[in-house]
Amino acid sequence: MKKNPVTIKDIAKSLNISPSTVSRALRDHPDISTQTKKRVNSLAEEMDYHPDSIAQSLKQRRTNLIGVIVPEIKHNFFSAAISGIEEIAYKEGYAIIVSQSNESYNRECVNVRALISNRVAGLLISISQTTEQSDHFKLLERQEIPFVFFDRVCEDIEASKVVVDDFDGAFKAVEYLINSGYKRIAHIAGPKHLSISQCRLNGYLSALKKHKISYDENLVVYGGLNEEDGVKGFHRLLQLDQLPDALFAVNDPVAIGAFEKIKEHGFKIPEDIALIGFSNNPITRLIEPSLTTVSQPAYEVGKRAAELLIEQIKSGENFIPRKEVLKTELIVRNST
Amino acid sequence: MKKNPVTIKDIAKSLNISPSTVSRALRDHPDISTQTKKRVNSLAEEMDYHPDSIAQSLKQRRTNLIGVIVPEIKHNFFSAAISGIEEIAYKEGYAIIVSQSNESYNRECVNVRALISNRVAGLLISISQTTEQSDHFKLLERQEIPFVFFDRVCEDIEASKVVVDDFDGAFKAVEYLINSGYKRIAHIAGPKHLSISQCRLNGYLSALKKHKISYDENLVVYGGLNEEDGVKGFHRLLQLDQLPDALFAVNDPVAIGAFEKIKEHGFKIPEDIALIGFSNNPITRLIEPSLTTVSQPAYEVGKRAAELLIEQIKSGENFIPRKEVLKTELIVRNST
DNA sequence: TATAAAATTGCAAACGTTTGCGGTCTCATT
DNA sequence: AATGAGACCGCAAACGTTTGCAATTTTATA
Repeated sequence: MKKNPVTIKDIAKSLNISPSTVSRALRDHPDISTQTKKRVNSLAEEMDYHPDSIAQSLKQRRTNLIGVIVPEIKHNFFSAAISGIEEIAYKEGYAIIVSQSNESYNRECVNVRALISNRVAGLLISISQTTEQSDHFKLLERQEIPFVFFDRVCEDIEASKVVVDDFDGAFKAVEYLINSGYKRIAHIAGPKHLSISQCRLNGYLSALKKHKISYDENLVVYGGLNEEDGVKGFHRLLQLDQLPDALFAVNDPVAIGAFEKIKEHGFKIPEDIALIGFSNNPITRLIEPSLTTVSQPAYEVGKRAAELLIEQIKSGENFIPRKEVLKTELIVRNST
Repeated sequence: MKKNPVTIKDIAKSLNISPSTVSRALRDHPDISTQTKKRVNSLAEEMDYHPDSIAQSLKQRRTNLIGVIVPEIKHNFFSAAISGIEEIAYKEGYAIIVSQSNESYNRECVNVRALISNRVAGLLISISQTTEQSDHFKLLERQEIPFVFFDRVCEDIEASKVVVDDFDGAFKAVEYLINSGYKRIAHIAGPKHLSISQCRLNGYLSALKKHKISYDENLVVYGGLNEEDGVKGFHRLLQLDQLPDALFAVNDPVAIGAFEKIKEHGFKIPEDIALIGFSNNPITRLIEPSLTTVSQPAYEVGKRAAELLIEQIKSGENFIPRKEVLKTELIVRNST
């Protein structure tokens, strides 16, 4: 027979005092004598008492839970970000509920609802590739639940956002290619409606413009954010009469997908075609040739987003959403 | 002023019926007329009602939360496992609370307590490198909270466990090296008290024994589970009069640490020294030469552990702990 | 038409806490 | 001896649900 967890009442009964006194003793309330406090605390220890957060949450109408929604946990960027989030949350006394959308809009909605039901104190969200509406976030606004977007943000919602400087990162990457003498620079872009894709594409375009290289629309192909999209993207570029001499991929997985196909086709990197990615996944340092990429401080993004959220939770209604842009850095390696 | 979430009472008042009726209507109780059900449900929708899991949990004395404790989320193996856990949990209507021990025994204890306080329905645990006691797990036993270990298990606690066949994986790896003609096979082992380290070491020893290769204790060095430990381990082996001709590392990060140092010192892989890892991290496929390793189905481990836990949660007290051993597979690549 | 049975709803208690308010007791001060 | 001030503690209500039971209404049967 399942034994019920020991409660404040059990302690009270054992000690012949009232639950209120026990409660106060445990929370070190000045009204309670040190005598009683000692007795209560030692008995609590002895009886394996653990305060029931559920009951506390109900009473105080707030939980110590922070909800996190990411597309896929196993992606390097997100697991590092979650790591950062957990770190801050732990320090501030929160626990995190993690859920993944699997890049599905529907599941994202379901997750938002589930987290609302769990009465999370706030949410940290990185939206899925297929999310083009924002009704579920409007819901959060109506319920006045604080939330912060990170990395993959939703532009038409007014909320705090933590991103990296995608535009600048892309710009620096492409400019570096230009300065290195590459002329025909292709770009495998991400989903059109995702802001990170747009920013990186714009960075690419701006760099070309600044250096007076005319934009050739055939050199930009669109796809998703995974390795297979890099494969597909490169195949599309292969159809061209003339191969590009450099390739800027929207992120590292895509770059690596292209990387493998490039080598399979017998092209040399960077002699035949230079390659540059985005994120600085650990893997990019180790492949041969090592991949030039743009570092994106995933762990920091998570930490910063969590800090911002907690600040907002604490400050209540009068909080003005902020957008924070973390620096990116070009990591030059041997693929360029 | 923060608006309170709408409750069953609010709906009841609006409709001039009792909270009980609303509750029953929402849960589709047969006692309630379809008429009323319709009215309740549409108003609930309209008012953005979301059931309060906190209150439900308190009343029913059980939550829909599963606690997860891992050493570090950002490690590939664990993020993949968490991904699997979340997948099953989602399907079964549970949410997961993720916390990391950062390889610290103390923090692991704190996390266990926090999760007990959050009244999780069960826990999934992979212990830290520094955990050599088990008092905090005894606590779980006393409270009769179901929990399952995965990957890094605690042998002296009777609980379900999901692991991969570390012994067999190591055995196959080393036997493969032997059959390939390598004679002096070194092993960079993990922390001595971790079962995965022991199993892999035993696999190594057994393979040597079977093939009548005498065990040279100088060829086994101990360390942690990270890249830096691979670096250190290889440096220790460098001190030997004669270098080993093959190296079996306790896991991929360690292998990769060694990998880099081996190349830095100008040795060729596999000509001068063969190298073999453990886990089949995505990265191992892409480095040059690609790394022979033992695949370890992280995602499956997570799924299976979650399934086992949920089964135990459902079955109540009369559940006999099981140990499940998932198959490993030798992935032969170019480093051997 | 009376009565039983079935359908529908409401009352109230409970889950484990927290907390405002009031009560009792002990002492020191007039 | 009367008063007041602290010190310490308990009562009871509340948080949002669920649920056994009783109460009420409707419908079917005799």
